[in-house]
Parts: sequence; structure tokens; C-alpha cells
Amino acid sequence: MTTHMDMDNPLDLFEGLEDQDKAAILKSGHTVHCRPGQPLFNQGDPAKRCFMVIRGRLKLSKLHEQGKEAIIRYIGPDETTAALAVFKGRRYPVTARAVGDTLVVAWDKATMDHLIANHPALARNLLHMTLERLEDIQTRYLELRTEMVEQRIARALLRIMQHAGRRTDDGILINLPLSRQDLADYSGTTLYTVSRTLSAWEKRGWVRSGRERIVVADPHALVLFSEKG
Amino acid sequence: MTTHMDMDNPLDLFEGLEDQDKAAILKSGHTVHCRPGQPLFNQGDPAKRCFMVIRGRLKLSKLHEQGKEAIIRYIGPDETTAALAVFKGRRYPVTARAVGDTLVVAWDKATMDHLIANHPALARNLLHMTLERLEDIQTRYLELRTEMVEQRIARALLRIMQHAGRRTDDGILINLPLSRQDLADYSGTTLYTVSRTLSAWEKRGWVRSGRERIVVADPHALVLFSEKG
DNA sequence: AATCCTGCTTGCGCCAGCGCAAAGACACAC
DNA sequence: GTGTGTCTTTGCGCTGGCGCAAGCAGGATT
Repeated sequence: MTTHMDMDNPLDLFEGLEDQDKAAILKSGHTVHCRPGQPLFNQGDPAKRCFMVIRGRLKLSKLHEQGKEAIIRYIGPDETTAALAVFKGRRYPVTARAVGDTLVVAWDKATMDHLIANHPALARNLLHMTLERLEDIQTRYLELRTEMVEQRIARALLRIMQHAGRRTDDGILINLPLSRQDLADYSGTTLYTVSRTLSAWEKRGWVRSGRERIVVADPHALVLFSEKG
Repeated sequence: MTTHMDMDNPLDLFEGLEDQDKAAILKSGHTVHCRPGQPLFNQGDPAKRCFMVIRGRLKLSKLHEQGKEAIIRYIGPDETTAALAVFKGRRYPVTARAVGDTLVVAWDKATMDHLIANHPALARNLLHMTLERLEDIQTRYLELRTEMVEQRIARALLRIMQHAGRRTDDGILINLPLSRQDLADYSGTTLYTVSRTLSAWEKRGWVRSGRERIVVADPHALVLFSEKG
């Protein structure tokens, strides 16, 4: 009987639903297992199913012709993706790949339609989650237009840190394999510039980094830098 | 009794509703009149009301510190804005200004909550409209990252043309006052670059332009250019 | 017709950051 | 331990496009 209707900002698909409903909804989907790097769905494919991550993480990216790629966002445990695309019966607007070993639940359109009809809170929560993402991408759109590249890298790193950071003795570890190329695709620059920037930050003691691994040693300095340049 | 339930892509808040419901919903709001350039709401203000344009046009833009501005989209007749922000009781993430003389209907949060509870189709339509906008801004985000500036100006002009174009003898007239600065804010560049680019296109016979006024003489050429550079 | 205001054009110099190239570092397999 | 492939670093040269400055254009006001 535990509900969370008092929360203002459900980031959760199941906010405001009874535990038993939640369990039933989860059971009505199929679980899918993805190995690291494996695509769950590809941009342009018909959106047959939507997903919720149980364990692991998905990387949503959008491809441009000639191989340029923008990372739209990461999807972690309890977060959903493609909900709207499948709801509307469209094509996936992005590609989703597993980052590390990932377990997801999948629902097809018919099931989703049925679930939404029976649980009005689901539609409400989808609206809320979508608003969140719309505002996020609009903000990043503005930043991409306005800010210098090092500032954008700082913001990207902080966003990923908030989403997938883990406290350690050295600082906050980005708890997913994150290459220089990934960070470049997330912040709108190139592999080379990210590498040079991280080197500079390492000299200042703000971060410590290795192969696909970054530890933010001084988050405060990074926040200041991301705000004022 | 005219319904449009057969349409797959409602861009309309009232898709799937009876005319009488539509009329009642419209009557439950307040009409607001905006003079050219007047702000309807400002980024950061508490989102008390949401809006639908009856006549005229709104410009949604997002401001960065030190005055840089990105135009997120234009909102024309029958289109809505701030629906999600008010639904969630947040602050407006953008600023809306009237372009030309504009008439809108406004609903406050209580009314919206009531309407959505009584008309499930409204929530569905909001989801669909929001998906549309999310995909649009994601696409533009990728383009901003990937494409050369002239290509982006071409895309921006074509998008505005599709939204607010009017056939004339000379070509397709952009039927709203559109300055070089506006086009720059929409395409992610500067006033100067837009001006230079339009001059070049004018020499090639693709457009004819004057003060806050653009006619696309050769849309096909512009489409080709926007796709291949 | 003169003035003003706002928007538009264009020459010019400058620089942030891109991307090649080449070398180094690390992870894993055999 | 040795190899192989991927990821990272860094020097270097180049350029797209930004933004100042100065002047032009055209609509509105007096």
C-alpha cells in the first residue's frame, strides 16, 4: 500500500501506483538482456516496444550521415525510454546501446495501450518524465549555442556524474565506461579537445582519469567553471 | 459530431474530442490579447497558466546570461504552449513573446487539471504534441553539432517556411516579421553570418529579402542545399 | 524634406577549436 | 612475455565564422 503521491517530481514511471499494480505491470513485460555495446534498438526502426532499465545502463544517441553522433542521454535503472515513440507508433528517433551488461523490461504497443487505459497515473507520469527531458535537451541546445567548448565539457561531465557518480576516497567516480569520444559526443566537441581539456584539468587537480574512466576530484571547482567559464 | 479519431498524428490539442467539448473547453479559458513584441510570459516565472494561440504567433526563446538567445520554436494558431509546465506546476523554461498582434486562450492549472481529468484525450494529445517537440529539438540539437552554419540557416528558413509560409507569385513568403537576428537565433549563428548568407543566396536567385521580410524563391534549391551542404 | 530609428550590409582581422599524424599507454588474449 | 587492438595524448597548421566598425537603406514622425 506504499504510495508516493506526495512527491512532486516523479521521475519514476510508477509514481502514485500501488506496489501490486507495479508488480503486475512489470510482469506484463518481457525481460531482455543486452551485452555491453549491443544495440537494443536502432534509430529509424519501427518503434514496436518500449523499455525500462532494471540493471545496467543504456546510451541513447542520434546519428547524422557520415557517422557523426550526438549522445542524447543515458538511461539508468528505473528509467524508461521509447515510451512515447511506441505510444505513438512511430520510428525510434535515436539508437539505444547497452553500456556494460544491461537488463531491461520491454512492453509492446498493445500492452502499453492497455496499461495506460487501466492506469491513468502512467500517462501522467509519462508526461512528467517527458517534460523533464524536453527541458533538459532545450537547455543543452542553448548551452551548445552559447558556451565555450571547455564549459560544455564541464557541464557534460557534471551531468553524467549526477546520473552515474559514486563517492570514493579520491572523489566521485563516473561509474560507467566513458571514453573521450563519448564525452565529446555528449558535449558537442571532438575527441582531441576532450583529451586536451581533461589533461589540463588533471594538472589543476580537478579530475583524475584513465582509459574510459574518470574520477572528479574537485566537483566544486568544476561547477564554478561550468557556470562562469 | 465531427471527430478526427482516424488521424494518426494529432498536432491538435482537441483531436478526438467532440465539437461541443471543444467549445466548452475553449470557453473555460480566458482570452488574452498581446501587442507585437509583448511578452506573454517570461522564462523563470512560476507557470500559472498555459496557452493556445487563436490568431497571430508566439516566439518561444530561451535566454542565456549576457543576452544570448536561442529561439526554440514559433507557436501558431491552434498550437499550445506551456501545457506541460503548468501541468507540473513548474516555472516557464522559456520566454514567449507575441510576433505581430496575437490572441491566445489561457487556462490556469486548476482548470487544466479539471479538464484533463474529464477528457482523457487531452492527456493523450499533450503526450503526442510533446513527443513531436522533443523529436524536433533533438534533431536540431544534432544538426547544430554537426552541420555547417549555412546549412543550418537553410534548415531554419525551411522550417519557418513550412510553419508560416504563404504562396505568392514570387515564391513562398515568410508571413511574419523575421529579422536577421531572429534567423540567427533560430539557426545558432550570428546576425552577420545570416546577412552574408542571405546576400549570397539572393545572388543565386534562391531568395529575395528585405527588412524583416524574406521570400523563398527557389525552395527546391534550398532543400537540396540543406541536405547535402 | 529633413530627421531619426532601427535594421541590414560588408570589409577585415582574429582565434577557438578542429583534425591529421604519430607516438604512447593500457587491457586482454594466447 | 609477446602480440594486438583500442584508447589516449600532444604537436602543429589551418580555417570557419565571429564580431567590430563603418556605412547604407527604408519606414515612420515631425
